[in-house]
Amino acid sequence: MKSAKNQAVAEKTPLLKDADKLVQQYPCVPLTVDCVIFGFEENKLKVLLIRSDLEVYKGKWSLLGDVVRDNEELDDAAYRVLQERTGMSNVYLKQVHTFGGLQRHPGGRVVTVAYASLLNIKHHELRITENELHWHNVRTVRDMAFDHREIIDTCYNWLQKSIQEHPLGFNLLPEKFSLRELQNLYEAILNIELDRRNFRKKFFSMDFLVDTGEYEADVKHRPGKLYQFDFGKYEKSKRKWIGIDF
Amino acid sequence: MKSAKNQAVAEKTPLLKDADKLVQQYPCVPLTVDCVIFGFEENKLKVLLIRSDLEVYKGKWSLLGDVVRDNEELDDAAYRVLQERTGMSNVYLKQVHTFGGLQRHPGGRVVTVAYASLLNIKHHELRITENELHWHNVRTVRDMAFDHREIIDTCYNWLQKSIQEHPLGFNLLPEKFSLRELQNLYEAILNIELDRRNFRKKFFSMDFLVDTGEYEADVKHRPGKLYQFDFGKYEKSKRKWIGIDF
DNA sequence: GCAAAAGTGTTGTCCTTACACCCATGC
DNA sequence: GCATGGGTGTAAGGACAACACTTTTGC
Repeated sequence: MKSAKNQAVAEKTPLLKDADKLVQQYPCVPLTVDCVIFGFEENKLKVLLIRSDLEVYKGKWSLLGDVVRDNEELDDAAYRVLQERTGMSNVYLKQVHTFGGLQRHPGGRVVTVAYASLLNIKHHELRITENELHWHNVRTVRDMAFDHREIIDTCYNWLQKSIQEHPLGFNLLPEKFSLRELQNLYEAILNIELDRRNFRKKFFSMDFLVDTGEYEADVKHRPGKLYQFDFGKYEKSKRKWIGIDF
Repeated sequence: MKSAKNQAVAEKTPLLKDADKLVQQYPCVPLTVDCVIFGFEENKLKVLLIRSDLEVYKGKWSLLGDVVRDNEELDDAAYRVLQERTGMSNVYLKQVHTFGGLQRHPGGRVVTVAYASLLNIKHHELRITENELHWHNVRTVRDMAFDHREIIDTCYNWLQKSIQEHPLGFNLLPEKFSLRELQNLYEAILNIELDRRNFRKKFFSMDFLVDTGEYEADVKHRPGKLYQFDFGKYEKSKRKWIGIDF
């Protein structure tokens, strides 16, 4: 079988003149994007979900997704879903993985490209009426439609890894935040406890936090200072990380 | 525009009974996989390419790819390409990124899922007649068809990162290798020079290298010891890496 | 003045880096 | 015996982990 194929290819294959015709012969699959929209609230990492509108998944929760349109870039499709669902642009968005399992959609094969996006919950007023759109605890939410639990897990793993290597977490916080909020965020995402003093030392030594001179309000204890992350300074001083470590 | 949509959705939408019909309405795109097959030879990181068989890309180099068939899992499609082109199974293979640019294929929109695979060049006897299949230097190869230069760059970045976190490099080496070969591999992939003594210390302290008792042959200097990587021991002692570092 | 969390420094350990000399083999 | 690369040890510096007390505010 294999040798027959080799023989065929070994003969001088003529070049294909008509790329269009070639592509028209290809099998086609429906393609969607799904956005795993992470948020942070009440010291918990949350994910934004709606009720599935498929009968077979009645009562199950679903990621925000849509078909990729003809003549639409993948990233653009994901940004469109975000815009339509949250009204937000300028959101951190990253392609994470593509899921193509044959049985993942009850209506036949549908391949989906999963994007993770991080947004500040405070900037987004939910319109609850739309399919019960609301925030769920990432680690505990069950009863998911499709393979969406697997997609969330993959994106959550990606997030855990990424916030240790890049300053992504700030996209989940208000523009001005206390160090306690920042630490709560890392503890929630990594699901570990961190030493407060060492955590502060670590972030101050990076030297990307700007003291705003402002303080927390409405807390019933000594208010903490509020900081901003200096993205500009970070971009300029990005260092290449070299360190074999496994 | 948006508010009109919101109104529509706000009304109690009935659940969709027929998932099949829904999916049949979706637009379809041709889907392919492309394999970025890395190898290591003459202390250079190589990538396996063929001549494109499209007239518009006459003389250009192309990744090994193929259409994803109906009823074929994405990973299976990538393994099939590997098997057909190199005769090898049991190869390291990983989905890296999906490319969906509207202009990436001259025959119309084609979305491709890029996989990186690592294989030991010595295990693979090239059949040169097939579209001039052969190895190219990763960093210097030009004249690529489609967006394949970009795909290679993305996979190369992925590889640089991954070999520092996981013991992937061993998939590019013979089963038994000297420490010099291992170091050459890391230097070639990371494009840096490493201190020989510290490199040895690092790997010995990990304690995953097994001394085979054998030595290099056919070298015109003192022969080095040959080692094997203990994948079993590594799997057992995988540690979770926690360390904020950006 | 009491509760609650903010803010701060030191010490020991480990990891990384930089660096120089002897050893085994082929020719 | 000489050229080539294999093999080893040590010391200094930097990062990280562990740990306790004082300060500020609300009540």
